[in-house]
Amino acid sequence: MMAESAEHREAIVVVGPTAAGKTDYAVALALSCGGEVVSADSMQVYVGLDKGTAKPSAEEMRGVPHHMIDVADPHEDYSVAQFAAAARRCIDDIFARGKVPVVCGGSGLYVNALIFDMGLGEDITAQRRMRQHPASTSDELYAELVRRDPLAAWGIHPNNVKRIRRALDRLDAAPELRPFSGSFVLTRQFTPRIIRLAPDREALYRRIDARVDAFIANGLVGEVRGLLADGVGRGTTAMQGIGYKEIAAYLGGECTQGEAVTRIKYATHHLAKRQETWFRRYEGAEIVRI
RNA sequence: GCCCAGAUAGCUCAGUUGGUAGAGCAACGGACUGAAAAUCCGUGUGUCCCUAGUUCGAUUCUUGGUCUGGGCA
Repeated sequence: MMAESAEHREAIVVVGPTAAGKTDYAVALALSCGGEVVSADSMQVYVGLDKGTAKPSAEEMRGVPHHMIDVADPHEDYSVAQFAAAARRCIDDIFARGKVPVVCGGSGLYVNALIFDMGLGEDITAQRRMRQHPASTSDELYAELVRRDPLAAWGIHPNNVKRIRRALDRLDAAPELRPFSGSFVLTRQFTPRIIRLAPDREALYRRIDARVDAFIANGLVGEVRGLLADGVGRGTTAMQGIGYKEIAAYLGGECTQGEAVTRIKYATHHLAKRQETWFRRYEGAEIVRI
């Protein structure tokens, strides 16, 4: 039992903004320490989202086993709870094999769900989440949340209708789950050694722009066309991914390809900024400037 | 060469009946607890083309330039 305490189970956690080079960095680390990569990326989980997510190829993996990639059907919305449950099983298996888990993540919430025990529970909700709150104004929705879960309302801006609805849906689906407070408990599964890649902002944007152009040159438009033809709706989480929603709009005749490409670049800049904001909060992280 | 129009934020533009200016996009900062590549909050960063006038005061009006469009030759 002692052997299972977190102190004896260290996992490396590589975080940073998109296009910073996390994949290469994590693979190199894994090769040097006998590790296996656990992706913490909300879009690489989907089968078929390859070109627009910079999903690592077999060559890029360099023989290192990768987990939590291609584990979800893009027709169905995945969730952080499903991710956390499955990823933790992967991490346990890696430890059982005597290897080191190298978590490699760009999705802040997904990383949080591993390094904190958030009390998410197993599986769940995608199908229970759907209750409608018909014809309510955002003010009415917010008032309802304040009444039913003041603590949750405390942390949600009244304009953030999507979050308000989600909080209400969660109350409807599983009111007994997880009190809001007390969920930032460091995980007992392992001790994280966090490495944060911190690229120069301007250089990062240049790299992002070049990478977006490369996505297009490598056939992103065709990939999106194929997904749409397969019945992956534009409202799905997968099709909300950067590069996917913009190309879908282009294919729908709503803008030119050039406009779509520009929007993808800007959206990716914004994403990188948000990721940096999120990961800057990880105190004690080893910062690698690149 | 002549005639028109324009010149204001990184970009596209609005505006000031004369009191040194504001939108969208970009950029920057932040939040984030079961959709998170989502969603939301906040910040204006400026020789108002130059010049000489009129004026207490000019980005605004007037003179003369420069540049950029468009038209006529």
